[in-house]
Amino acid sequence: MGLFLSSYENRLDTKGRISVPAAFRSSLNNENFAGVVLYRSFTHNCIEGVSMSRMEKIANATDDMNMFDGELDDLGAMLFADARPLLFDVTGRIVIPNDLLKHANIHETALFVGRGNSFQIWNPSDFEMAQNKSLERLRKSRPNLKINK
Amino acid sequence: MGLFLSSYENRLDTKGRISVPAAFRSSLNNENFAGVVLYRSFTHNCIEGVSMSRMEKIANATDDMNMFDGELDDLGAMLFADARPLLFDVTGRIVIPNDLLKHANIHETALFVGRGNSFQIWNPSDFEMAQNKSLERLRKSRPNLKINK
DNA sequence: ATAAAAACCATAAAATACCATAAAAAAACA
DNA sequence: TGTTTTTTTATGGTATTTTATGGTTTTTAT
Repeated sequence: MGLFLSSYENRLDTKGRISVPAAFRSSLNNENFAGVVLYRSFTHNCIEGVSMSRMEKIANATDDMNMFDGELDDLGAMLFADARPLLFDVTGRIVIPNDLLKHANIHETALFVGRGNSFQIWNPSDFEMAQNKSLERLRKSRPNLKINK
Repeated sequence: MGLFLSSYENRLDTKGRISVPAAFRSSLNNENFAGVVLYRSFTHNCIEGVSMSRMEKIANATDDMNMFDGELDDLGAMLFADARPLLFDVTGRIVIPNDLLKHANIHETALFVGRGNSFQIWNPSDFEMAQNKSLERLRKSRPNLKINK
């Protein structure tokens, strides 16, 4: 499964259509579902995007765990209930539902932001502000990510 | 995975294309992606280069974690949003995006500098200055690198 | 019948593939 | 070891394809 990398700013047209960046589409396209799954971010005012196969993985991961685990139950309730499967049109566009647009404060343009195994859709200026805050926090905490093992 | 060693100075053409040194290409080529991932260095005015498989490792490291971990969230935000996957053309060239060139102050020529598991791309004269400063600091601090474990 | 959604058609700009060549490096050979 | 031949690499220019975006028509649901 290809990663979602880099950022792309695209326009919404009068009918609410927007192109999903071609670089992201290839990571999303899957034999049984030519599209993307979107849901409202739990932590930011933006939209989260994943492939259908990743949703299936999440479903399996929550499945393996304790059936009576209340936390996971909450997570499932939020995630799956909120998730919207959206098909591409022939040119690779989707129509983002209005409540998602509202949650992310998106109007004329939207920024698709790579996040590795997922991506986000932001109001471009909101994203810039959030990025600056992230950078500030990182400069203070100096995180230590161990990549090998 | 082969290491990135030595330095090579190459020219940019009018369209922004530049050859990735052949010695580096063999370390980058990967079964699903014949290219390189570039992003702006967090600490210097240069460009960082890594293989796609290294990015995948980082993605998996961030993936296992808690969905609500703030620090990892910040790190992912910075890294994946800025990372540019760039495919080689048949002769092993890439087109470096303009914002990256600007960040590294690169114009006609660029210096590819090996860094072991990654490499950097510099404005040649900027690199020389940075090297001199590094050397000065090393002479003062005399750090101790532990190689085994 | 009317509104909403989906399918279809068109196009400029940007990205990428293709072709060609000189310089440099490596290999073969005397 | 020095010389010739072959291969690889870096670099330049042109042609083709892809992408994002806009508009129109057809279908579906109410």
